[in-house]
Parts: sequence; C-alpha cells; structure tokens
Amino acid sequence: MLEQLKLDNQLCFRLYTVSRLITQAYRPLLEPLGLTYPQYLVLMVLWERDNQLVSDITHRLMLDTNTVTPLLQRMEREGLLVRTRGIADGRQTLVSLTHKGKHLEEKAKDVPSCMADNLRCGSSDVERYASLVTSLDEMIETIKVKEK
Amino acid sequence: MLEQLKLDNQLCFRLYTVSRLITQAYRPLLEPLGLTYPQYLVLMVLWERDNQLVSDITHRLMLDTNTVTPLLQRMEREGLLVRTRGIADGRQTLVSLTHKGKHLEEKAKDVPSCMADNLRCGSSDVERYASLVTSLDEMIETIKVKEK
DNA sequence: TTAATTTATATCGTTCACGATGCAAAAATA
DNA sequence: TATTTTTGCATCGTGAACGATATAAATTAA
Repeated sequence: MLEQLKLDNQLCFRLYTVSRLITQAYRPLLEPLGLTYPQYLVLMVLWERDNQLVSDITHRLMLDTNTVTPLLQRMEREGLLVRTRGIADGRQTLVSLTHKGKHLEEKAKDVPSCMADNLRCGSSDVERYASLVTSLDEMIETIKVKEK
Repeated sequence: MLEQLKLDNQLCFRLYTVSRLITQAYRPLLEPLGLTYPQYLVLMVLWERDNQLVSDITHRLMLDTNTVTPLLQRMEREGLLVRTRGIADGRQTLVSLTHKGKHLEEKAKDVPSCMADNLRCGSSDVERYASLVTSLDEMIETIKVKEK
C-alpha cells in the first residue's frame, strides 16, 4: 500500500469533511429561517449590497450560473428576492431583495456568533485562526489560477 | 451592515470554497479513471483493506448510509466492487473490490502527487501544511462532538 | 417463546454542484 | 448593414449530501 494513498494523509479529505460538517452545523441555525447554507450565502452577498446581477453573485461566490440560477429561482419562489430581466443589457438579470429577504438580516444577526461558538475549541487562539484563513486564501488563489 | 455578516470575514465560506475547488482540481485526474472524488475516497478505504462492511466505510468517511449506499450502488454498476448481503449478520452488507477495482490502484498511483503539485503555492512550507492539518483535525473533532 | 426495541442498511424527496448544451442579446468584424 | 463571435444567463442530466422514513434481521425484555 502506497503511503500517499492513505486517507489520513490527505489534506483534501479533511477539507471535504470539514466543509460538510460545517454545513451540517449551520442547519439548526438556518432551518428556523427557512434557509439552506448556499441560500444564506446569497443573502449575505445581497445584504452587503442590494440589486446585483447574476454575474456579480456568481463571481462573489465563485460558483457558475448553472448552480446559482436554480438557487435564485428557488429563493424567488420562497419570496426572498425578485429577478428582473433586461434592464440596460437584455442578457443580464438583476437580483433584488424583497421585504422578506431584507427582513431576514435582522433574524440572522446571531448566526455568525453561534457558529463561532460551535467552531471554538480549547486551543482556538486568534493566531491559529488567522493562519488558517491565510492558508485557505492562498489555496483558493493557487487553485483558481491553475484551473483557468 | 453588521461586520460579522460580511462574506469575507467568514472562515466557513472559505472552507466551502476550498473544498469545491479541490474537488474540481481532482476532476481531470480522476475522469480518465472513470471516477468521481467521493468514489475515489471509497476506493482509498478499500485499497487500504478489502472486504469491509458498509458501516466501516460510513465511519471512515464520516458519511451516512443514505449517501454511501447509492454511491456503492453506482460503483457496483461500474464493476468496481461487489456488495454481498448477510454473512454472519443478515443485516450487514460486505463490500469487496473486483479485479477492476483493485487494478485501479495502480492507475491512480500518481493522483496524490499531481494534486500536491496543484496545491503547492510559493509559500507552502511544511510547517504551514502541518498547522493546517492540525487545525482541520481540531475542527472536525469539535464539530463532531457538539453535533452528537 | 412472544413482543418490543435496537441495529444495519436501503429508499425517497429535495437541494446542491457542475459539465454540456442552448439561446437570445450585444459586440465585433466583414 | 449583414454576418460572425462573444457574452450572460438558462436548461438538462448526473452524481452527490442529507433529513426522513422504511425494512428486515438481531437483540432484549416480558
């Protein structure tokens, strides 16, 4: 058995697992709001600035339209946002929050601190957190560049 | 706008993104082998030790049967493994590699080093890699415990 | 031994993620 | 201006993830 093929040696498997577990940890916080984690991400983008194009959202979340469009359609059905086609450029779609979508920001205000509590472990010092964020940002840059 | 709700401040979004980008980076390496990343994970478990129960695999990958069973069914259809029901305990299902499944280990032997090259960036020293792995393992433990 | 409970796996329905493809509007080129 | 190419978004099909539920075998309790 090649040492490299052992699962425990794999950074990638850890990242895959952590990502899944985090999404699971969000569930009890987001379900009362009627949101999934990807939907919450879309709302964070729109809470930061309303009335953005589909392309703005895909770039921000680093997802493609074939993921984001159905996501937005479901959120539109839920009455969280409205999609308006063809303003200046007829190809574009503008995404705007409804009153309900805006109002959710208030209800979601405790989600980040609850998640922070969930992730906080004994040794979670500020330095390690910062180092982790830096490493992840580097990885995102590295992979993004090599892909394209 | 609450500072905490800003996307860029979110460790979780970074982990979600890194995980997705890594799966994407695996694709060109695994597609020639006819594998997806989760299927590759299952094979790594079975290459390490053949003839394991479904429960062994779910525990190892920290997934549930409702994810693993369909995954194994697709892999069985592809002729990579065989599922045998009811040996000593009639509820269990034993998963065994076929010749084709075993043979893939040879073909996959360069995948880890190729991925390592993909992830390697300028400043990726051994220390940071080790620190990253430690942080992720801590997070996995923390979330796992709090969930159950 | 029969009945109740637990365990191991499977099934179902919904939402993502994403490659491939389609399509209409806009921009570039002839 | 007519044609080609590009761009922005949508649609389709497949494979995960996962909550909820189902089912049959094994275990425990009565």
